[in-house]
Amino acid sequence: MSDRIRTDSDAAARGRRILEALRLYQAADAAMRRRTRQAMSMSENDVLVLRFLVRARGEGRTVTPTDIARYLGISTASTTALMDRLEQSGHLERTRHPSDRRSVLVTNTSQADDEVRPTLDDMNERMMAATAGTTDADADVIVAFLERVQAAADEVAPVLAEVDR
Amino acid sequence: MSDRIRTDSDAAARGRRILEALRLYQAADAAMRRRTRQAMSMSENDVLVLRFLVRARGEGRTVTPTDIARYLGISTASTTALMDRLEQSGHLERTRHPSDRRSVLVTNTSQADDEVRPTLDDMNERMMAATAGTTDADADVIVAFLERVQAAADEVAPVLAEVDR
DNA sequence: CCATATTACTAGGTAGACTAGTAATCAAAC
DNA sequence: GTTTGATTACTAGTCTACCTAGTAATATGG
Repeated sequence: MSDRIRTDSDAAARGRRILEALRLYQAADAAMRRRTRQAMSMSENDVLVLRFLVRARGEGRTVTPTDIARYLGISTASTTALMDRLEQSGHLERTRHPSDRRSVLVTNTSQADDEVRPTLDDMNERMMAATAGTTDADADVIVAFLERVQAAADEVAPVLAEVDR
Repeated sequence: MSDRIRTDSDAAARGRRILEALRLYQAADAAMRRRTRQAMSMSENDVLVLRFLVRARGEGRTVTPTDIARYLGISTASTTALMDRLEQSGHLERTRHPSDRRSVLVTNTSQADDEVRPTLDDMNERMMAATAGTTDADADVIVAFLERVQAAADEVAPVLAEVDR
């Protein structure tokens, strides 16, 4: 009985310890995004779009305004305005879609690449460094946890999530 | 030599796997926040403030507008407007500070508690459930990773972070 | 006691999201 | 082959939530 209680409270303590670490990481990550955004004097979504474009090109994918709208979870109208801004500032280019004449292909300019890539690479490098030293078993533990906590987030307020966009 | 290369590429693969899981968790978490915010028809910061107030009361801490401004990283002027909104909607109350007559104490109403607590508790419960089944050793691995990746986030663009607010 | 800091606030401006509606184009059904 | 409905990107106008600048009241250190 005393053992049972002890075990439970230990599990709770472990949980709190882990969640606290997760919370701290999240705060640090949010702060990092704020710094980046501020340093480039761009809005959060602008930075996200440039990152999205750089990554998409790297993977050989094409991107349309609708893709961006879906990725950011904003309306296509707002996406038009966002793209206007980024085109104006020379970070982004619109070209005609090869097969669908209603549509447009969006790509980042080399200027955007030059501006975003260093930070992106730096970030990636540091993140990778943070994973260094983990064994396969460790990786399994970490990934399993992240998958569980991801599922948990997905499950929160699922009924209310039925609002369509 | 071949062993060395193999090990390196394995480490890279492990890193990618972990970071991918982290990325997916983050997306899920962002989506959850968006759902919550939308369901309560409040802005991100409004929700964060209510959570902050509920937590602060739970821990016996008092909160002033300046605390909120610092917590959110916004100006005190914006905080005034934010508090006006939340006071108007019956989620928040201002009372005089007992010792500093310039200042104000901010507390959430029981209505806010009723609205926020269920989601908060649900979230917390699911997150705790996600940590269940981890051993002490697992917890060590997870926490160590989170601390490393947090440190990584803190280190990104530290020079540019020197902009003061 | 006086100078400076701090606190919450007001006023006015702006950026970036929204909704509603449009023209062009596509795709599927008849 | 034509029509009908869906999709795409866009424009126009609105709204929300932030910002900066400046203020009155109060606190605090020299």
